[in-house]
Amino acid sequence: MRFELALRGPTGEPVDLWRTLVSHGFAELPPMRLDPATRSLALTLRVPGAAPRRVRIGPGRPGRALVEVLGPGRAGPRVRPAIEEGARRVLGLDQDLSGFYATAATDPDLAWATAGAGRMLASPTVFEDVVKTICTTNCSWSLTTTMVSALVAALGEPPAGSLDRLENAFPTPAAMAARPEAFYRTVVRAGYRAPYLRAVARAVADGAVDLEAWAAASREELPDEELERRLLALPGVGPYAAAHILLTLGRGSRLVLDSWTRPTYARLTGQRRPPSDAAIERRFRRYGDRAGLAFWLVCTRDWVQDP
DNA sequence: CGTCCAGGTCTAC
DNA sequence: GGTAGACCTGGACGC
Repeated sequence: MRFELALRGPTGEPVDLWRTLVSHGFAELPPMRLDPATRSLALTLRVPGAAPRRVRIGPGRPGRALVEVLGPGRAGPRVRPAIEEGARRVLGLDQDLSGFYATAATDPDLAWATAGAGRMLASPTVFEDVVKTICTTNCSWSLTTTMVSALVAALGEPPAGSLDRLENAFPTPAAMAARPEAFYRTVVRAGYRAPYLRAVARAVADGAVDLEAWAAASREELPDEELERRLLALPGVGPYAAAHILLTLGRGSRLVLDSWTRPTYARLTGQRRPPSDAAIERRFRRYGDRAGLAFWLVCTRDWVQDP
């Protein structure tokens, strides 16, 4: 089964597919896999009442993304809506960036972004983004890959027709909550993060926190400040992690200030002294509740050649 | 071998 | 409310 999605936002804004796929590093973490040659992304989406399916999202006809369901067997009637909803969420197609683009167009450092940048690749679930983000804290990217790969391979659910455990659908909160802390230390290699991962999984599995409802809520129902407060209440989630998760939720108000963005931004500004966090906040304040998005785009501009 | 540090966070002052 | 110190892991690097 295959179908196309219009690469347009709610007000007709253009969406740059490739820049969305490589908007941050998670496209390289299992079960996602990036294929630069075809500028496409493979991922695994769950289908209610059926096995997960492996899916590829890549370029379609001009202005469209092609979504292909891989693997054997015909895709039944349950599949198409689940896949379409998942693909739209992963690409952030329902986010309205028109207000952000209006400001960006007046900023020489960000006018380029109005061509379709600004959507952060999201995981199929908020839970997956939270777990992966915790796995990026205070460690090398290679260790992040180790931890996420182990989770997916050991606890994930295989998609139809795949024997590659790194293609497993990301583990459910229940699957993760069922494992003891020792599993997270010895198998996942999560170290001191082990109790955090288990506690987050447990809270979600128990229904104590409803991460997916946070993604569905509008900014009016659930303002960024309140959402940030709730994220910070999760074990293992601090200012960096909360800002990153907010970005993946299309809530770009908070700046992701970490050991990568700080020196990157300092290099781009070319100042003798690296700018303070407060100075960075000031420079992006004009973007209001998209300040964090603007900062991230400035830092990652050269990840893709400008069109 | 030891030290440092990666897309930090938590606890205890 | 602000700030040390501790914290798993595993590469990179210096000795």
